[in-house]
Amino acid sequence: MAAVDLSTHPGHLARRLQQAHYLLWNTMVSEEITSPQFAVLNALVAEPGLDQRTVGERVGLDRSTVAEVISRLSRRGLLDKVRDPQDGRRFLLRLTDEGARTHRRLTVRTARMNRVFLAPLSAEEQTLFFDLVRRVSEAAEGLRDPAAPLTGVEA
Amino acid sequence: MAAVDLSTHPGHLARRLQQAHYLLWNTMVSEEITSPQFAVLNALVAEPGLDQRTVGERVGLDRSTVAEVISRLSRRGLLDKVRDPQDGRRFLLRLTDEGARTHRRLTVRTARMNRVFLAPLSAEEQTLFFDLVRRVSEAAEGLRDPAAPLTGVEA
DNA sequence: TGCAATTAATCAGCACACTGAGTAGTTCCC
DNA sequence: GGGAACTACTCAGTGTGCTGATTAATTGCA
Repeated sequence: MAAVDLSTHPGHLARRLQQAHYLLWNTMVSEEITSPQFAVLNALVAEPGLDQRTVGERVGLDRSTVAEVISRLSRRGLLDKVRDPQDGRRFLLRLTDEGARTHRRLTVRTARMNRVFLAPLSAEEQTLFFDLVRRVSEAAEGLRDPAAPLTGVEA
Repeated sequence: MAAVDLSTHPGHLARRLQQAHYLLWNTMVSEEITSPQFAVLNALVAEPGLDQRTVGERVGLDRSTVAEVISRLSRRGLLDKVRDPQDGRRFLLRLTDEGARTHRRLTVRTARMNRVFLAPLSAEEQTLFFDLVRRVSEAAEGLRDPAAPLTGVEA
């Protein structure tokens, strides 16, 4: 008797939005390469030679997840992992030719998919969509652990 | 040299948004019960006696995922699973008292969390946020497999 | 009646995603 | 130079989320 309307819950909507995107990605972009994998390839096109941790930072994946994604890409020969001679803890990552080719091919398709995904919105609404979603995400990320100057808030 | 700006990719933003939500949920709502688990509890508060498949439909989870979520909730004694005497394929699901109590408790907390999550937006922007996100998700879901009357579109 | 199609649930397999604990390098500072 | 603190990565464990194949029960039709 006290059930809630989940369509007024932004978190629920976020999950549904991501599901919808996953589906469209599979249909229009690739069944082999996932969206997070593409994000990693893209980060390495922008900055070849990054280490795992930094790649994760760039695309928003934690240490464990980024490790798995990278091991898959590496297994498929899309990137190379080399110990940093300067710092033996790090692995330096670099796309192979095949990896760069894959990134180029998918870039075209993702652009097409993004157009379809956002088609229900007008140009102004699309701008607004980005603005609103970005502001909400960034604010929530900012609540992480900012040395918590005001921990008494949650009372 | 042909890297893309992921912050203009709605799918990437959707993932980040969900991550941000996950984080806030863990902090402000519960470390035991996840957001999808709450969605299932909520569906059963609204309609006690649903079967697995229908619950999945209500909250947007596929058959496999809903089975796992339900088995966890059942293991923790939050819901009961009984064979439908009318149709031996189905399991009818019903919250236990403990499940109903948990749902009540979390309802208060999710409301509080939603306020914090959306705090960066004004009231009008919040309305707009829901509207835009919902329209995009629903349009993409509609692209699923609608007997595909115009399959030539993706040329 | 009796078999074919449908349907609810399960299972195996893969991928993302987070936490906490452990390992192996590096840095810093005495 | 040597130990403490820090840092990159790995590993184990849990949970969400999807697909394709299988199993079991029901339905529907010849």
